[in-house]
Amino acid sequence: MFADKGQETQPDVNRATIRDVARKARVSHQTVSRVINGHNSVTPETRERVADAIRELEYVPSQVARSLSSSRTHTLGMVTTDVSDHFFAEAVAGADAEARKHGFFLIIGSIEPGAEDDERTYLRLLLERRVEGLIIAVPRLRLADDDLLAGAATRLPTVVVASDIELPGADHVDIDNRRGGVEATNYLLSQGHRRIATITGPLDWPSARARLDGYRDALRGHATAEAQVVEPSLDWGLESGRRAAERLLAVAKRPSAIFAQSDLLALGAIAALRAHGLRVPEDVSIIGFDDIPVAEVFDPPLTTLRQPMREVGELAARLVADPHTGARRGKSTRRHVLRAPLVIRGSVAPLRVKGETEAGRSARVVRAAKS
Amino acid sequence: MFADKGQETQPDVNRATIRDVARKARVSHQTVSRVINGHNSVTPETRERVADAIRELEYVPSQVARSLSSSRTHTLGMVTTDVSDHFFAEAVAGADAEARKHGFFLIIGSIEPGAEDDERTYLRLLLERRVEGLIIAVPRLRLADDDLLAGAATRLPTVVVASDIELPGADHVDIDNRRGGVEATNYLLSQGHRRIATITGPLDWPSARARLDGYRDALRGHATAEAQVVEPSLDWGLESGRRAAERLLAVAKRPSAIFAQSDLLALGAIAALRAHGLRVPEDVSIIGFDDIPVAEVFDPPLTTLRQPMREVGELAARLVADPHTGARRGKSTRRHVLRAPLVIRGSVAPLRVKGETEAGRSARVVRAAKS
DNA sequence: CGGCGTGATGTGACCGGTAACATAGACCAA
DNA sequence: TTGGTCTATGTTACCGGTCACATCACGCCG
Repeated sequence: MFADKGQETQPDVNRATIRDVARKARVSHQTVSRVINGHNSVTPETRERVADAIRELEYVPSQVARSLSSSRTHTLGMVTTDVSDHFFAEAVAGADAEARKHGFFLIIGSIEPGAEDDERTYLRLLLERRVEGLIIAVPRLRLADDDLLAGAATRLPTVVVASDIELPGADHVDIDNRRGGVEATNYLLSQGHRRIATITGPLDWPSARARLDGYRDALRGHATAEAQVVEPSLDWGLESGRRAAERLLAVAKRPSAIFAQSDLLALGAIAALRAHGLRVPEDVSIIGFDDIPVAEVFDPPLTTLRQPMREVGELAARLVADPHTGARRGKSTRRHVLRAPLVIRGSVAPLRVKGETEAGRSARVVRAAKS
Repeated sequence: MFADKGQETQPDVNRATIRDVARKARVSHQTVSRVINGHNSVTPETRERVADAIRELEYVPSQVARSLSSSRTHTLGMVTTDVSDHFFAEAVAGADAEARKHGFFLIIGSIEPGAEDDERTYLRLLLERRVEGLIIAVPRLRLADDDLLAGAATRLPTVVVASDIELPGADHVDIDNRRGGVEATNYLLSQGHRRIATITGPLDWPSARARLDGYRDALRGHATAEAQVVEPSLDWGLESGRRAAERLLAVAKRPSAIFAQSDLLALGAIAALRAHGLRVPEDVSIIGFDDIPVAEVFDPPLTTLRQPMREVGELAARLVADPHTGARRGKSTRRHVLRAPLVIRGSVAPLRVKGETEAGRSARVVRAAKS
């Protein structure tokens, strides 16, 4: 169509090949290959001549050709939700760093909420690129009964992150969400709260269900405690938190403490509470989940459970990249569960008993922080 | 060494090839190729037979072989700083989505602050993988005078993001940081502030320098205004903001307003001011830069300039992927500059004149918000 | 009824590396 | 001197696709 069409469809034209280098250095292409790969049985003089030719021709070896002939791509694939979500971005960063340490390159299929691309499309793209391992970090997995994924898991080391799908041959890495839910709720209970609400994440996420289970478990032990579950409509975000808090306030009995299942839900809830003239933590205590960077500088500093997503990503990559300690194809599924430690800051206060003095209250805070 | 060594180093063994499929379907490999690529001149019956064979063998075509023979990889490469930084994560997400729309797969070299991998290593990896276009989103570019990058830019469509390095043949996409600096400062001036400090980002980032230039430009127009520049030691983060504010407070004349060059710097500064018993915005006004998600729910809601990083990423990918509108190799450099619009919230108040009534103050706020 | 265009399919080369094996000196020991 | 071993290098096939071209059957037209 256009004169330069050829340029468009054939980028990187006249890239030198290994044979071009060989001709220039007056050796065989095999000798060039040996120089590139640091083989020992090459004379210093030839090595030098070849190196010169490589430099002059700006030769860059083709990983494509190399992969085809050696059937090694040194590539791991990760299917994940949107990288602009801090949570998954951390996991990606961790996995990437760890993969590089093991000599692998990580390529990512990032699925955006509204996009037409689905998990399956990306999985296929990764398999076509002959990745040597797979990290599946998609919580709401439409892939659950997919034969493509099942087949991949039997051929390649595969790790499933933050999801409870059953995948024979794959390892699992996850946060201990249930325990996190228990600890968050127990902490509120330890501060004297009895009327405790929770704002869950979307319940089609396994993590949201597990945290809810933990919340219920903890409350079950306290006969006097009252549960109240609010489920946000869409996501884990600020707006959902705000709306959930609004719904909570519409109820007659206001809780004295709220367990928000993500920091953003917590922050949104705090904004809504403030809009209604309520103070945090004086009137309502709030605990979050995640420990996002701003949690610490928020006013009040957010008490929360830290999710070590970076470590999750690192562990997943390590399991995939290192077959000795890692996922052995066809072997039984192993579960690796990382704890989300409690980070005590300022958004949870002891339940204020009518008439109690400030002094007594402060003393209790100190005690709690030590526990 | 081990009995299963072969398995380890040769993953994805016995993957069916196009010839296996051909044999099973009793056709030539070429016919299979035609079926895969949706060529028209194939009988429905043969097509069916081939499709069956593909299914039975779980055949997945090798993009590696395809790339080698067609010299097309359908891959774009992006070199960027850490994806766990929200700012760049947004750009990556935008670039990824846009690349996919154009039929490209985006692979990312994400450079972490402390890692031993540098830009050059990643650039080389991308070139070895024969990417068909490059997005360079590394602000502090050690690559500035790199022959590898220069050579790449002449061969491939290349776009430089958020950096001012000169790269013949490459397009540039950036935020209009200088203008942003001017607008932030002008807004503070319009609210009556005259003693205005700025907390800059690291000055080896071009964006930090440009915002500082804008700040100075704006102040130059006001004879009565006083500038005060504080440079944080390390990064754009919370802790730097906190420390910068501390240094600012150590100075005799306290500014009435602060232009923090990132939202995190602003949030850190607010935390420090609070720790000194100062209220925001009553005692000190603060304006940020970025518009990170939490800016809106912060108390006070942060007035800031919104950086459209997603759009930056999209535009960069479009320029690289679409050679008609995009970066034409060897042609002159074009600069695409996106504006960072002012988002007025609650962290900036009009300068409180001694004795002024609350009523008068509110009236001024309304007026300002309309401008 | 012979030639020809067209659709369906097959054949062999090629992309740019690696792997396996071949070969040619050099050195050394018997 | 001869044969064996080692080192440096070359030769050829192959990885799994695509591409260009060949072939063949069939229908149509003059």
